[in-house]
Amino acid sequence: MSSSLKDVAARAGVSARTVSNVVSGSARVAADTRRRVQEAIDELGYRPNLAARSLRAGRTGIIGLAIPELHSPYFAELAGLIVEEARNRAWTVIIDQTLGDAEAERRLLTGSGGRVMDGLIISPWALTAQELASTARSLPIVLLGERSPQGFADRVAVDNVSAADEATTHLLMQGRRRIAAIGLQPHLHNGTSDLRAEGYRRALRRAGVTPRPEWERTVNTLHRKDGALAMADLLDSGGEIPDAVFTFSDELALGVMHMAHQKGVRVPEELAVVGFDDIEDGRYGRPTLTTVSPDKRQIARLALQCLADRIYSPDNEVSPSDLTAPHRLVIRASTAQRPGPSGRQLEAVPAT
Amino acid sequence: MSSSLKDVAARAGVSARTVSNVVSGSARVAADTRRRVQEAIDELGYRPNLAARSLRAGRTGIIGLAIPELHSPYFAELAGLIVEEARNRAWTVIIDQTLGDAEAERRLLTGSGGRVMDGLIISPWALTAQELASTARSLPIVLLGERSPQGFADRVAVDNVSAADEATTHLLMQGRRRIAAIGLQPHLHNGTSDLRAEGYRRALRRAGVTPRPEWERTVNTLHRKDGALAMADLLDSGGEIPDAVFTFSDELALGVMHMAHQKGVRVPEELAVVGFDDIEDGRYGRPTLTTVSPDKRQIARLALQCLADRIYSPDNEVSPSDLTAPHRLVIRASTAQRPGPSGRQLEAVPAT
DNA sequence: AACGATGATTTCAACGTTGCAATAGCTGCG
DNA sequence: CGCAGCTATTGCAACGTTGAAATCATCGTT
Repeated sequence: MSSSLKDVAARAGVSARTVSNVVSGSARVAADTRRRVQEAIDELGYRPNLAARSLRAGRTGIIGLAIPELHSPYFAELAGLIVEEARNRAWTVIIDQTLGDAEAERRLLTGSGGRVMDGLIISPWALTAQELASTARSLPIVLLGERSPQGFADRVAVDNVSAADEATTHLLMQGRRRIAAIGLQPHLHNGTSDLRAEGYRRALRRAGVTPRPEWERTVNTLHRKDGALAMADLLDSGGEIPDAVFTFSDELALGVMHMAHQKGVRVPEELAVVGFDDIEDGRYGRPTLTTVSPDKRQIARLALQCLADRIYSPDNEVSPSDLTAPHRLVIRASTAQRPGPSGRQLEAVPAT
Repeated sequence: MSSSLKDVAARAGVSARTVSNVVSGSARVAADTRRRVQEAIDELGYRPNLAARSLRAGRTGIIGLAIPELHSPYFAELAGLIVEEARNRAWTVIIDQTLGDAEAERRLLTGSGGRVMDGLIISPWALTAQELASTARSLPIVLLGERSPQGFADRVAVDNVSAADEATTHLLMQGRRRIAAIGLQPHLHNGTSDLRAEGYRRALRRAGVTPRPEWERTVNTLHRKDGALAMADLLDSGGEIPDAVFTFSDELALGVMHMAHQKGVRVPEELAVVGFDDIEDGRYGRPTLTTVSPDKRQIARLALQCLADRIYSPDNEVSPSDLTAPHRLVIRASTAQRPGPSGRQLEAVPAT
């Protein structure tokens, strides 16, 4: 059915090894021979057998990408970029959806997956860094957005504390003082939301504003619906109403804006909103959404670079790197300057 | 580093072949031997090398799934089910996102992917069935939702014409007469939207309602935004305003409902809406969305069954099957009976 | 006791590729 | 002419697994 090196070799009148050299391009081959071999390859439609190659090389050229949710815009976008960058390295990506299920995350490492993947990029929800690292001693792993797992595995993330600080400070500089935070997730093990909450409080304190626990809202997931629910809850609570919200994801922010609209609260006039992730939907929302934009392409690049280092020089003793991808605050309509008393706008102290 | 059959064999004091028999469970092995071997396997943490197995068997145990968009809820949900069903067959799924790019679709078939995958499930946007089938003579392919590709490849889809007919008839039976259709996509090659439009017109004609071309709206993609735009356009066109809309996807429907709300049109009182796909968001929308619900699990099962048949009995001459997955109309709040004059409600003739 | 039948286990080879070492062909220099 | 120093090419072996066939052990039957 499909042809092998031997078939091509026979047709071109050379040895199989020479064909291999032409295909891999590594060794020197005379121009004339190369041409003849190439013709034979084209005529027979030869494609290297990856199984054989893997068997020989001990590598499969396949890496895994485990994300909690395929249908989350942030992860979908990131997955697309990782696939794209992987193609540049001639790697194939197997995408796996864990749905935050500890069992699914564990199975990825212990199951036969471990034999088919050269490495794994995982955004853990249910498992701690420790458990991940110990489960898969032999498999190179890169963690996405996991809280400092000192010494367990490589890690790529944005500086969540600073990013949250900048977002909050931006709101402060617009003259907002009653700033709520929506998106805490104390039940997850990856600690991302803790870091964002920390940055949020830091910015408030520096500006002389005392954080109010009742304005820090916990959510179950980061979806629109949770944002809408949290916002409704804030508005209906009967207490003082915030004039700004920092949400820990764009999806939450879109839910918040939707609910604000429902309840007749105008954004940004009465309520400024900042999101996190810079997803497509936010760019076209109404109003367009101010957000913390992690450099997703850079995240993808760094993660693959880490993986490549581990795979090609399996020096177990190299200490894990902890890489920080850049981010920037993208200011759009949802935090436009409000026309109120302008005297207080400059009081907020910018983040360092 | 990792142990092989030979290592296990040495430890258990048997031949490599016997270990292989224990692992595969195929041949008869004495209970005592099996126990000893199993112990050795556990102690060494042996895992079969898939590359070697593939090389020997000529199969990889990996199938491809090519969908246009990972971030579309319908495809994400379907992908999840396919992965789940594939696990039952001990298959691994590689998910690839084509973004409706002809080049990406073609590369999947001609590139090295063809060597690593045992089969491919693809939902084509850019390529025609002909081109797909001819590009990949040797690779078993199952098409999802492609218009009758008589004799080119296996195909799994719902009966789009009937489904659209039922959805439209449902609206007619609620007394609606001014029914628009949103979601035509004449630029795509898969013909799905043509079939739905056909069912829509068929239902109208049977009820004695003449289809109006100006109420058949073309969209660029099936996203919320396109639905919202199309709806705004309908409302602002200055002509008569529809009292119902049949949209070709739930996402479009959600966009339509959003825009209706914006413009002060009440759903379902002034405008009934039916979607297609039965995605999660629609079940929790406001109001909850009446929709055509394709049996996604059945689609996944059928697609995998087709693939299995082709892979395990590569009898090229077996004619391609054209399977229809069941669907049902799920009636929710977006098409609730309106309190208007009730005399006309029964005029509509139900679909056969 | 010899023999066939059955079951358990082993041996051998092959899948397609590439690292390594060896060989063949050529050029230029002493 | 002979030989070192190249380049281009080849042969061999091995990666880990499994199909096919061979061997060995055991038991029941004649």
